[in-house]
Amino acid sequence: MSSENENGGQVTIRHVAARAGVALSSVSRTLSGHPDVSPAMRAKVEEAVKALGYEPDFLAQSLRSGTTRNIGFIIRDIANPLFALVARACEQELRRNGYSMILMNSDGSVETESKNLMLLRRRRVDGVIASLVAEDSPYIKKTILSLRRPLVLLDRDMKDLNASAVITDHYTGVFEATKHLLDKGHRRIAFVTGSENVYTTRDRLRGYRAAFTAAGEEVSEKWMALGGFDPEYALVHTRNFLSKNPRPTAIIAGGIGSTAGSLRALNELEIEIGKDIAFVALDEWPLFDIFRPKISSVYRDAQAMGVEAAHLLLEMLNGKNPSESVIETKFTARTSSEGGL
Amino acid sequence: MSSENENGGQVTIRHVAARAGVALSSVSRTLSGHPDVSPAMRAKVEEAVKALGYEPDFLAQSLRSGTTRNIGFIIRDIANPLFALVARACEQELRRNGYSMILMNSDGSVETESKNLMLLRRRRVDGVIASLVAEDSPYIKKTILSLRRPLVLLDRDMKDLNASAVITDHYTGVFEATKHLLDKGHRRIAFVTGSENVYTTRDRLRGYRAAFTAAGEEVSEKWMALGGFDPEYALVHTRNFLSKNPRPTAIIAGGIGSTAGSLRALNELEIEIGKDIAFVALDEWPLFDIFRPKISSVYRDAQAMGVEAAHLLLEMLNGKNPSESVIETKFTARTSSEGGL
DNA sequence: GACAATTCTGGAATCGGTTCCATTTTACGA
DNA sequence: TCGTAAAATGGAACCGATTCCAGAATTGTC
Repeated sequence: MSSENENGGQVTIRHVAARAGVALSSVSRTLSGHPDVSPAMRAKVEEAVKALGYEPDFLAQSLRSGTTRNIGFIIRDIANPLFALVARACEQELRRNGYSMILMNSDGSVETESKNLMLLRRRRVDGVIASLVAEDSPYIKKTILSLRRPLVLLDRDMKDLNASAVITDHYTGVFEATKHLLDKGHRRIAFVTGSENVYTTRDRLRGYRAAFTAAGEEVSEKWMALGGFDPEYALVHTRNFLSKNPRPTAIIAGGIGSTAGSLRALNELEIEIGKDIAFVALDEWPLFDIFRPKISSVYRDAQAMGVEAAHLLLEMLNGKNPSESVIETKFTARTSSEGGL
Repeated sequence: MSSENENGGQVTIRHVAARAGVALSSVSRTLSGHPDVSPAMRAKVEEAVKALGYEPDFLAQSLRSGTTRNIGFIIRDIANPLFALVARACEQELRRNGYSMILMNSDGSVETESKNLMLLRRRRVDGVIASLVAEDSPYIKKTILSLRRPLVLLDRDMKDLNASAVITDHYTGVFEATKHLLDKGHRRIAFVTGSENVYTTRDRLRGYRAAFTAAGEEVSEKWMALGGFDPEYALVHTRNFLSKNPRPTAIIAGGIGSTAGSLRALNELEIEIGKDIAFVALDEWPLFDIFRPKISSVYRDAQAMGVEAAHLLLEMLNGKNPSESVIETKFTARTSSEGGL
């Protein structure tokens, strides 16, 4: 259990070799399961390992083998409940396969993200899983290319990167949600979410537009606020929409942060959700099904995203080519999308 | 930017030395800011570093220096919103100080936790921050002692471990919350939370009992369910309490998971919170202030916990002795603690 | 101009493993 | 019994850095 000898120093393979009275190369061979090891040797080495409580040093192994069994995981914000679920599932799956996860928050900043990537490269992680802040930063692109390690993107669509990706079929869910509102008679449906420099927004927007088109209605840019996933942005723009006359009869908030900000604005103005206005959230908070008002939402399985990301990365680490995995979305109408008309 | 040469191999200090036409020890000295370096040498080395895009390898530096600048972070579940906030703040603070965080979920299992600790030891992390599953496992205690690295405990009270700790003053908040309910006339106040093998529960229980005593009332074990922080446990036991006759007029749920489970039980049974029953949560979910019913709660600053944990660890890494940092709690009455009588 | 003190620099050892290569030992068939 | 192939083992190089030590170059002083 100890892995440290009585002098406080670390127990190394040399100590084991000395105690067993063999060469250290023999100890290494024995422990790494090399075939050319006699039973006598095995016995001697195992006795010494046990007696000294020897544990091989990951660091030294990594330096020699060139593989750290460390995976970098970069997201905007681990406190985002969706990302937290992704991270948990992903960490479990990686751990199960002998890898550890180095977690880094990018805080929504391209600069921090880029620094983090460079740090991960210096730390020689075997691979990276990332939810990038933006797809259109040439700087990030260059940094990523210099990684030269397997990469899995979360919900991003970037070519020439030789990366795998877990992408979400936002289109279907958002189409259904928008259609649901249009069917009820809503026409002024505000859409508050992050900017179009990420696939997430583009695919959601595609669903939103398609539903209008399918209903034979015009989409108006006027009711779109596509500027950021942070609650503050959604708060400000929801407030702004609600001060218009006529104001929107429904709001779709895209993403966890936007939902928080939008709900806060409605709360401030004491507009009752599901009665004075219809509301749909894209992505779910925990407890959505318990709290009142029950929030209508487009759901996706965050845990599956984490597991898939881990699998795609493990596949690449085993030499396979990059590939994509698609996560479904499902719209569920609850009480929050009632009223408003 | 690249750190790889045209052959795809890593650029090492040897390449730099060769290009600059100097010894590799001189390169090392130059880069590590050793005083005995001539301006001419500095210029040659810096040119070569720039030209080759050299970046020192963390792994090799770690092996040589014996310090990895990696910190292990072990919690039950990163998807717990409280832990997620702690983790985010902690990671930011560590990163700011040049450390990276290796995240591991213990999934509430002592065995997983212990395996994780052993893995962190093998990875030679410089320190560990942990929210242990239980305080009374001699096995964990032994594993921790064998770590021989600075350790910061989150909300745990364990002696003989030579660890720092961020502890929460649950007593005050829970006392206030319980007093609030007693003052309103509640006597059957159910308490659903994790088991007494963690400080968290013991300190909360102390506040709960003290409030009864202060009010001249008897505490009954009958209304306590102290068996686990998982939602499932709280669900089952809340259900059970509510099937009794007479049933509790108020419920205190301790912790994020317990709150989720308890709320789910109330939801199932269609008991209206804040009207049919009074409800108080210990620790907050995000959006507590927005959703209806507005949940009365005992709040603590999770971000501060993360920052404090990082600071305590950094202090120990700088050779200081272990110490403790206390986080306050504050009870806020909202609508959920109305009614029930 | 000579000598001592100081500043720089290069070589080698080291961190803790893995793996190649050469040598010794064993096993087996002729 | 001998020869050869296979199995087993030890020694040394290596992964990519840091640091000690010794020697070279420079500076300063008399």
